[in-house]
Amino acid sequence: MDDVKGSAGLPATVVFRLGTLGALAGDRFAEKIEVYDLKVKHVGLMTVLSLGPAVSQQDLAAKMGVAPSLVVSLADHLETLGAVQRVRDPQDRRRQVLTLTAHGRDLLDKCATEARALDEEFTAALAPDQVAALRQALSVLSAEAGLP
Amino acid sequence: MDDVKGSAGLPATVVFRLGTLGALAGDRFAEKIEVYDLKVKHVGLMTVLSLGPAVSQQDLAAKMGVAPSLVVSLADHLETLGAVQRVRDPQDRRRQVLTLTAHGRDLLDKCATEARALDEEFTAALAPDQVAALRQALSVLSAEAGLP
DNA sequence: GTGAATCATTCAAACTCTGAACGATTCTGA
DNA sequence: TCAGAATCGTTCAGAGTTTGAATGATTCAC
Repeated sequence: MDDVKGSAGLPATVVFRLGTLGALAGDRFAEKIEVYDLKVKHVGLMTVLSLGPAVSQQDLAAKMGVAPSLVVSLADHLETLGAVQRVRDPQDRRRQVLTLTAHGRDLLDKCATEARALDEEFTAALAPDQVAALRQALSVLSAEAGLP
Repeated sequence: MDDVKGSAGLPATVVFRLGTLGALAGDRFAEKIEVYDLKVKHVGLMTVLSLGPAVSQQDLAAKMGVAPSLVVSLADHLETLGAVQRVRDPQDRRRQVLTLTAHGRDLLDKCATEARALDEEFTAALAPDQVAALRQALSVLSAEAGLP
C-alpha cells in the first residue's frame, strides 16, 4: 500500500537517475582530465571535431548547444595547448575552421582512456549482460537525441 | 580496421553518455519545473527531505554534496514558497530542522509527474524490455553511488 | 555597388556555487 | 562551574561559467 499518489517517486525515474548519475560522472571525469589542463567542455569540443569537420565556429556552437562566444574561449585555450588549429576558410574568410592537431587527437585518446577506466569502476557492480544492455539503451537514447 | 588506438572512442563510453544525456535530461526537467518557480536543486533538496528526516542543514548539505551556505538559500526560497518549514531543534538550538509541508509534498508530486512524462518521451524509442533493463542498471548504479 | 546578413571576437553582466568570516549555541575537561 | 574548542546557520565577497549585446570584418542578394 505504498505510493498512494500516481506510481513511483521522483528518484525512480530515468530522468532523475540520468541527471544525478550524469552529474556524478561528469565531476569524476573532470577530475581525471584536470591533469591535461582540460575541462569537460574542451573535451566536448574536441569530440565534435573528431567526428567530422565543422564548417565554422558557429556550426560548432550549434552542435555543442552552446553560445558562439563560448566556443571562442574554449578554442582559445585549446589553441594555446596546441590541440587545435585555427585556419581561415579561403572560400569564406569570415570563417575560422578548427581542426584537431596530432596532439589534439592524442589528448582526446588519453581522455577516452580515462573514460574507459571510469567505466570499469562505474559499472563494476553490474553483471556483464547488464552492462551490455545499459550501453545499448544509452546508445539508442543518444542517437535519438542527436548526441554524439 | 577501425579504432587503431585502444578500443572504442570517447562517445561510446558509459561515462560520456551519462554525462551528455544527464545534462540534457536536467535541462529539460528544469524547463518543466520553471512553472513552479523551482530549480533542479530545489527539487533535489525536497527529494532528500522526502526520503527521511534531515538532522540539520549541514546534514542536508552533506547528503546533497553541496556547501551548507547553498542549502541556506535553497531553503530560503522553498520557505517563501511554503514548501518547507524551518523549526529550531529544541534538543540543539543551533540546528534548523527542515520539514516538507503538505504543499511541499504536493509540489514534489507534481515534479515527479513531470519527470514521468519526460521519461515517456525520453524512452519512446526503446523497447519495453530495454526500458526495464535501463531502469534496473541505473538503479544499481545509483545505489552503488549512494544516490537516492 | 549598396544594404542586409553572417562570422568571430570582445566585453559586461547574470547566474550558480563556494569558502571565509561571524554570532549563537553546545560540548569538553579541568 | 566555567573557559575554550567545536558546531550550526547565516551572510557576504568572490571565483567560475555561460550568455547576449555590441563591434568590425567579410560575404551575399539584388
